[in-house]
Amino acid sequence: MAYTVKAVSDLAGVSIRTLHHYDAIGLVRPRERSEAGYRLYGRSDLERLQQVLFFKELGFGLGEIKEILDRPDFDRRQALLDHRELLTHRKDRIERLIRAVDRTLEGMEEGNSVEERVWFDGFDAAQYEEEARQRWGHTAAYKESRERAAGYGQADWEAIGAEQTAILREIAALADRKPGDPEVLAAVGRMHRFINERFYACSLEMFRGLGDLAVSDSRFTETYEKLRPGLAAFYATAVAEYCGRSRA
Amino acid sequence: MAYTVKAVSDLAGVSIRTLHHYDAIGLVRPRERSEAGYRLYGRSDLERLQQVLFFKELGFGLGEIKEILDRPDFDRRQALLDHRELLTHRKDRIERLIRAVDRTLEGMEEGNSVEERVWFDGFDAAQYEEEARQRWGHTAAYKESRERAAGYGQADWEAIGAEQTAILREIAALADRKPGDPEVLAAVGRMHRFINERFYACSLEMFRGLGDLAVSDSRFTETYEKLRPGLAAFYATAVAEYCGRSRA
DNA sequence: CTACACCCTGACGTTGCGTTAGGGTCAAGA
DNA sequence: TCTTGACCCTAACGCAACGTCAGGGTGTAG
Repeated sequence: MAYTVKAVSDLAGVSIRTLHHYDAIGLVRPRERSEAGYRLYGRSDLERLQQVLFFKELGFGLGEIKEILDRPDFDRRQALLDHRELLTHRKDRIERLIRAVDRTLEGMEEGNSVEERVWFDGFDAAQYEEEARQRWGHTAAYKESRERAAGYGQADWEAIGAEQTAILREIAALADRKPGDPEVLAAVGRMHRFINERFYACSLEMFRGLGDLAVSDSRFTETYEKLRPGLAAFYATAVAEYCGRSRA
Repeated sequence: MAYTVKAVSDLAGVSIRTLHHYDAIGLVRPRERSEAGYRLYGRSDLERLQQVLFFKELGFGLGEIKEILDRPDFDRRQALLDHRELLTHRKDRIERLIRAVDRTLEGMEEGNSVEERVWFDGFDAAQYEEEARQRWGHTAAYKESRERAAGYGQADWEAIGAEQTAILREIAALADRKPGDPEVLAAVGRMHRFINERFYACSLEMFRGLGDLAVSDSRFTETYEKLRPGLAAFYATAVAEYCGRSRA
């Protein structure tokens, strides 16, 4: 009727140390101790442990689990709903990462070194500088960006639209700042992270030419209106613009 | 041309403390220090930081990243391939978790308390004890388990088949052990975790009646052959068998 | 000359245990 | 009865990847 740590460990598939830990923090305590001080778990302790493992499996922290189990008035439903959202986010993120890895691997298959392809894949500075010169014609890279963007659904695009608008307004508002202004750096950083998050796990553009960065007019918003359908290409182009201007 | 910690922090979207940390462990070091000891990062440092963030984004640890970046002979392709697999596993796991949460929430919608439904959903002891008595007729629960299992594809089933066979052999081999034998406990634990992993994020059955658990014959394998198509139901039933026998 | 924003180096806190270290306990076998 | 060997205990440091003070210097704009 009473289980030792080893038995519980085998049954539940958790380490003895873990049981010690749960005991120490008061999460799962053995019903009693033997004369020699051995932990003796009863069935209700095992059930509690199982509940703990359930919530842990769902990704809750031990502190939260304690809350959930100790306070019967806790809103479990809301907690689960919140958690579902969190899991969905994680899933989306992982899916993006997988796509990023795939693209990286594809680039390697094509015979280019990781250094040449990974960092610049889809955002190759030289390439986009050319395109900037040509006033963003319907190039291959433009198409590629569109294809990448094509994976998004209606709702995605609405959210992205809102986000980008906010960022662009911010940048436009900084049009008269000096090169290297902290706020400009921060805004460009945000834009870059936005690109990364939405279109690629990572890109190096952010660091290209930013040393001499200046925003001298608000061509961003014009550009934005023109290129709205090809959002990714626009951002890449905008970055190339920055780089080109800073070097000219 | 030289960036202070704040500028880099803004650009890259990482905290200053993080930069300190990367410096301390030698992952990203500033090109130089000012007279006053200020960290001054150059462009190549920023590129390195960006590479670090790329791999970090993919979930690599800082130690691994150091390996990757410092040793040019490192097999990046293999690392990426390995990582792709890891990400896929994570994704699958999260998808299972989401389904588990959904089932839990459904159970709550139906008016049952979390305690009543969550822990026993699909593996209700009382229910399965009944079924065990009826020699596993085509009950609702049986059907429900089949439906759950229906979500698996061909390859899944093959892997599951191999796994279950191994576990069943193990249990069969322990047919003459005494109640509470550690190896029996461990084997039952494995079986339970197998159920959890494949069919539900968690279930409590594992702990039901195990106190007096004994394996007295090898009816598992018979049962196995009979019920192969309804694997989940079989496991649930087998557990109920255990419980029923131990109480009879 | 004084704010005030920015920089530095410790150094402890966090989460969830893993991992020795040093030392009792208990049932079985010689 | 003594000795294995498998278990049990507590204490305490270690790890990842930083967050978060604490205490104190720097640099520049007004």
